[in-house]
Amino acid sequence: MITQRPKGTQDWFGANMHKRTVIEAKARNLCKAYNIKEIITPVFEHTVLFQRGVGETTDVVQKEMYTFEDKGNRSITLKPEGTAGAIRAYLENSLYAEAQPTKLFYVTPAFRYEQPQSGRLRQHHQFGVEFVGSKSPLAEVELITLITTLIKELGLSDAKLHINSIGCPTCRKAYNEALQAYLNEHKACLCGTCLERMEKNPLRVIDCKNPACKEIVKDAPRTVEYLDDECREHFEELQALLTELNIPFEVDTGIVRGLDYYTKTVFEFVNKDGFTLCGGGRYDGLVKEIDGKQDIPSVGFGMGLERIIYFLEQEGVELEAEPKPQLYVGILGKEAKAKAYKIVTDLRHQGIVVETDYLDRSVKAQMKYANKIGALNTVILGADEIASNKAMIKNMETHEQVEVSIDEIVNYFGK
RNA sequence: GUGGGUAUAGCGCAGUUGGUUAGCGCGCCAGAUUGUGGCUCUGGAGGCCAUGGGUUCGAAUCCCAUUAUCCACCCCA
Repeated sequence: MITQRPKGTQDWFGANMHKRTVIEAKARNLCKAYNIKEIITPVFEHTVLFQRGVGETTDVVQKEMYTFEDKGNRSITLKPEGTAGAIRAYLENSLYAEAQPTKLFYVTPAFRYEQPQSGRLRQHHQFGVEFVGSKSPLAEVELITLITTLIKELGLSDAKLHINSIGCPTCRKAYNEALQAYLNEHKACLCGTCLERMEKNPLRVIDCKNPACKEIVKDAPRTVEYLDDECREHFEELQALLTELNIPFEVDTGIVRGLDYYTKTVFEFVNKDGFTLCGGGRYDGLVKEIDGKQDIPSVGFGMGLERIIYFLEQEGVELEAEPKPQLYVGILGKEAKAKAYKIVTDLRHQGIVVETDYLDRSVKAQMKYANKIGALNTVILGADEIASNKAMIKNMETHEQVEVSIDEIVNYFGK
């Protein structure tokens, strides 16, 4: 038990760790080009931030949060998503006082208590971007472009972009009334959760996967039919921009998303098997919800790293391999040990990736080890080599050996 | 929270209708002219058969429970 990790968690090491490193590197690199700055916020926040931000009626808040009381009797929650914390930090640190808009990205763990399955864990990791301070659909377009590019750079097959608009609180009110009226007529066929949702957050009923509910929902009114002028224009402009930029998309009026802060645009990237790689949307009301004063429009998305890795594996995509050690320095004999190790250190400090022996193994065992770790070259340093300042560097692939003066090993690697 | 599968060596798996010292492949360690890897050969280490009960002369094998894990649903990344 003591050697067993908690349910729904994962240890990162080896090949998997490397994949994550590559994915993160590509994401960071892209953000650099888009002038999006990194932000790291705490892993835990005051519970109320998520209750208010993510929304009391959401599944995430109602049943999936890791909430506990700390020794100072504060209610603390491990972040279930990245947006609320980033916006809290934006406000607390007065980032709105700097040049606007503010574009932030993060790579963060997120915690949700749910049943683990493939591509879903209790602690997962998200790469996300928050674009704060623009109400223009160009902000959506920028995020969508970034995601599309990242997916391509990772070598994943194209994911389909699904977009929808769920309107603002004003149009939502009209919509909710219409939806409730419709649902009331079909109350008898709805599942228990939907009957509950109907009262508190009717929009969520649209998302229900229960076959009976789905049948009802099929003919239910859609948010897009109830958008006010501003929201409709926004949605139309977004579609026009995407079209002009040749970014394929599909309007899917069934996307409503499970977090309460979304307004207007919501979007998902779905792969060919129907799995969501990444999702996000606009949240024009969140800043005000948290701050109480300022009203700052924003858009964001989150992308699950585990999920990306899962899809890479599903599609058999190989990311660039981890670099192999350039040189294995075999050490032979006690007298040579310190001097050889000094040479290893000097080479490392000159930028050569070097591995050596720490187990006093035989030359044969050392060569075997060098082969196993994929070292490109080997050199054995014993008393003779140290004394004569001459050693043989062996290319492990061609088996060729070249005599090199020890002082000049670094030159052998063109440094 | 609901439903299904699985649990035997580090990893991947066999294990006959219950029968004696539980096997195979890979990996690991060592040796095959003692200072040179890969291929081959030889040898070696490593298992309380998930845990706890039960049935039986006898259980990895049958039954029950527990735990873990995987998959699906819900929801999300």
